[in-house]
Amino acid sequence: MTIATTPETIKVACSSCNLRELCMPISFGTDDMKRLDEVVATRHHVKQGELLFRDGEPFKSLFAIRTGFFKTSVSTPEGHEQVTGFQMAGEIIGLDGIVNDQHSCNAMALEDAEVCVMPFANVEELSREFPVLQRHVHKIMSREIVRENSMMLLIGNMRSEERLAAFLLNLVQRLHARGFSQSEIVLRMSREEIGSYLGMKLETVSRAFSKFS
Amino acid sequence: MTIATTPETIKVACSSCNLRELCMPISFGTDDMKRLDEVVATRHHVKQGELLFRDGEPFKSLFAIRTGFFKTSVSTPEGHEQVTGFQMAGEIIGLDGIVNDQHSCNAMALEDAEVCVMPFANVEELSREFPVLQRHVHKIMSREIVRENSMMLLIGNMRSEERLAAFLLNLVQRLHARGFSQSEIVLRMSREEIGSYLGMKLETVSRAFSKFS
DNA sequence: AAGCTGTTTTGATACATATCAAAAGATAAT
DNA sequence: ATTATCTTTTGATATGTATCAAAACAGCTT
Repeated sequence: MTIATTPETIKVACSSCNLRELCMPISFGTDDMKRLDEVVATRHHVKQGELLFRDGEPFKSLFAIRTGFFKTSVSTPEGHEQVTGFQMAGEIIGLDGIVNDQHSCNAMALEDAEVCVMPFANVEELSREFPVLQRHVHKIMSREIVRENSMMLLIGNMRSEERLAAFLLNLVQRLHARGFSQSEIVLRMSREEIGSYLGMKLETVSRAFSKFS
Repeated sequence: MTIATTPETIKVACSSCNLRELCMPISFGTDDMKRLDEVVATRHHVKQGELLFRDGEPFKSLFAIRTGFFKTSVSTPEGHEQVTGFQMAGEIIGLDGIVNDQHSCNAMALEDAEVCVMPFANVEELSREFPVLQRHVHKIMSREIVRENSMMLLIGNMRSEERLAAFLLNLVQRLHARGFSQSEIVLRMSREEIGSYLGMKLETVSRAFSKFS
């Protein structure tokens, strides 16, 4: 038996998603689990180089990354870009949009990607019903706050090589948690994007890489 | 008629707090308002230089600042401090503690201060009951994420004088929203703390100040 | 008021990273 | 294959900020 699907609007189940452990690490009974599937309305494909959302756009949904790799970034009025994060499978993006009902950064796919669209109204409604989901949402937001704290420490206090080392270490850990090799990693982002994330110029990133080998 | 109070454990009402507009800007009916008072269990005094909470401590409550001025900071293993924020009346601190049930930064009073203790269990329980409170909690967390995004932009892309200017501007705006003078502000933090926040050394902060006048 | 202690300012110099420039490598198109 | 385009590496130099040091200043204590 095969199931007919339309790729862009397929209704899929968290309960059978192999990323559940990362994305929604919640222990549910089977009944609860079915209700939980309601957080995800649809799935959405994003091609490499395309924006999932952009700064200023109305905020409607959070997105859970199923496959692919994203960067989020903000810009100065003069056009300088600051990458604020790199996100991979199982991670949630869009939290920045909640406070003003509009996104405050851009999210670009660094490779062909697929995301689960979670209308925030659904998230809030189900959070009221399931304390365990409520708690999970709070933790995801708190985790992002703590991550950004440590980024401030990184950019503000460390020298270029330390920043790159810390960045690579973090990347390896996250990739490893997803079953990728620990010894060899493929970087989806350019030297310039890494530099923007770490507060340094692309040449400095390149030099730091050279020193490591 | 006077009401007897013990300063450290006084039970007080958000509904009659003059900071409500900043801290809990929620429109309620009078019945809801009474229930909402339940988020705040007690008030707590913190003397200048004392820690409200420290890195590693178990997380139980969020704190709403009623009076006084705080700094939050994280540290490297080697002992380098990075100030992650300065907080004033009406602002909420402690959100970092949610993800691991323990605080991940230190919060120090830069002047004698008073905070409203909001046990997080209360916050979550009432959030389930009052969508408007739930929404508010989400916005507070999202606002912190957005603020830290812009701090990354600041530290990663701007030069020292621009950083200080942006910092002072932000401070003036927040103080003005609280009814303080726009033309003259008293800085509660040292050059070193400002420098730590902005990713620069105290001498550089001092030089930037000199250039402004 | 004098002395002590900690903070801020200012100066001289060192150093890390940015900037400018060009070569070397990739990737895609004709 | 060959050319064109973009990214990365490497080099030479410039610059902003850190570092080291000392003086000026402010707040306390006696």
